[in-house]
Amino acid sequence: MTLPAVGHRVTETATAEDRVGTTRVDTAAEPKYWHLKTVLSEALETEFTVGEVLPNERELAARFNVARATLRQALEQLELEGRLQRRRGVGTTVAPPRVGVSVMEERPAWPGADGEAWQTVDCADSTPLPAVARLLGTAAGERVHTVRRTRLSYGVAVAAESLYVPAASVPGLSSIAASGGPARARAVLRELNRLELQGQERSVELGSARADDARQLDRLPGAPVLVVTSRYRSADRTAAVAVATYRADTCRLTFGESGGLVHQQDLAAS
Amino acid sequence: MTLPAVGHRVTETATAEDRVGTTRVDTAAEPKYWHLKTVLSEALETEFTVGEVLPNERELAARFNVARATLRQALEQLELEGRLQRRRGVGTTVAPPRVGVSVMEERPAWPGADGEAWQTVDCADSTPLPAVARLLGTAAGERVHTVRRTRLSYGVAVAAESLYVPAASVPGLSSIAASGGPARARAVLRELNRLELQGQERSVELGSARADDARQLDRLPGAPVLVVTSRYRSADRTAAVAVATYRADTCRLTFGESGGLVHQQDLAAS
DNA sequence: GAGTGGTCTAGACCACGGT
DNA sequence: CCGTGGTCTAGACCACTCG
Repeated sequence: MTLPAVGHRVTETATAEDRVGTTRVDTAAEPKYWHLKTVLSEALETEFTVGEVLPNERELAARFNVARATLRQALEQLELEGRLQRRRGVGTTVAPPRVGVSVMEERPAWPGADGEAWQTVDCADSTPLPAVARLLGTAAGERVHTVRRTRLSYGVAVAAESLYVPAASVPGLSSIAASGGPARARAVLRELNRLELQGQERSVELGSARADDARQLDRLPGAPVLVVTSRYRSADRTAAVAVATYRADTCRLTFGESGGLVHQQDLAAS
Repeated sequence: MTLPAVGHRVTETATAEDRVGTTRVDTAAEPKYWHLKTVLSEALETEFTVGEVLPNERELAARFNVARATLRQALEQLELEGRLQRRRGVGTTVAPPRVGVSVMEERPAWPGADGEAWQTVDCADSTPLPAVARLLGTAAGERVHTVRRTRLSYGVAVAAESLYVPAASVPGLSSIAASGGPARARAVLRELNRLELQGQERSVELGSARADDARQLDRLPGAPVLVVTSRYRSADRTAAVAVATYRADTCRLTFGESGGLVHQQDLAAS
């Protein structure tokens, strides 16, 4: 089960290829890819450091005597768990531990309140999806202000958000300054912060990145994301709804006092 | 882009196969499986009802003129988004909307407090994983009480949890009643509830089900789960840590006042 | 036993990142 | 340009469920 080093070449200049080992994964009732994942997982902890690049897929597959598709199934799972990072044209690297991002502060607050973490991209009018319109209480097909924002963590984008604000929520908005750009986005947020915030509710679920979100997150379309839906209440109405998609591979969402909680990847153990 | 019905047989007794259509998915810059997913997604909303069983994979693949593996890639994504449910030996069915499960009540509370939703399975001594031990502040290798619980929603298991309680947190526990079963589990929870709860922190991340959790959730090992890690503080120490894995396909985790929030599957739109 | 989804293979070509 | 991961094919066999 452990990873015996390859017999030849055990000098101090052992390459990444050497350290992966060549343990066969036959003779197992469990699927090959599952066993393979376990073996690789242990190798990652023992023999590799964060950021290090693994041998390429064709080579790994040959080394473990499996088809490339089978190997990829194992890599996919490890990537889903945030242990690996794969980039086309570059290679597969060992991922750093997931970053904890706080998604629920002590006190409820309007988006854009403390100008923290989130970076406004732009603002446009759009007809929200029916599900969002239902939450907002607007008529189907009614256009609402839609502010796009990006959340950065240590310089990299970890989340993309669409904030939907019905015109009724921001009556003070000067319709003259309605150029579709970042200026209008700031105006909408400013008006929103004037309102009294009654409360907010959040939910988290698994989803896959839409094409535009994927681009913003530097991922391929369909990449797994954690979808955080927030509903902001004011004057007994829903004043705004935010749908934020967080990169599931790199993010750990924290609630309550954000503290150093367990990393999922440290919980590996079959 | 829409789904033209098959030319032949448009009687009122159209079968499921008919309603899937035969729209070709070539002539596309985007990947076939992505386009396929979109087409199927629309068909699910338009032509199918919850619980209905789809044509089998070989037939769908033939109908869309793609390899079965390609079709499966599309189905996989739809399942990840909670739109489909696949069971070996049975078939692929249209999944009901995700159920909202509350994972953070208004006021912090000890596990087992209101005997709600969670069902105690058993209790044993175990040496928690290093990451958990670090959170607990116990020595590596130290054995702690480990209560296994299951969360039911409408009769089906939606989450499996391991609650780790160091012996120091429950000094009043009579070591005589230390039979490894449910009785001890209840005793541990009872003692825990005697303590003053100072606060709790939670985090959510994506993971894949370990073999035992998968069994408890009626899923295959490796199935996507939302891992909720909770830390309970008392007397300026970490009194307990809970690691709960929720079925990502069927669950929507709610925070704050649990309300009818948006369903991710209603947010589909590329 | 028949039918389903799950696993696996051995190829091929494509899209992208860096050189 | 080359090497990488991403997509796709056309098969095969296995594990499971159910009648």
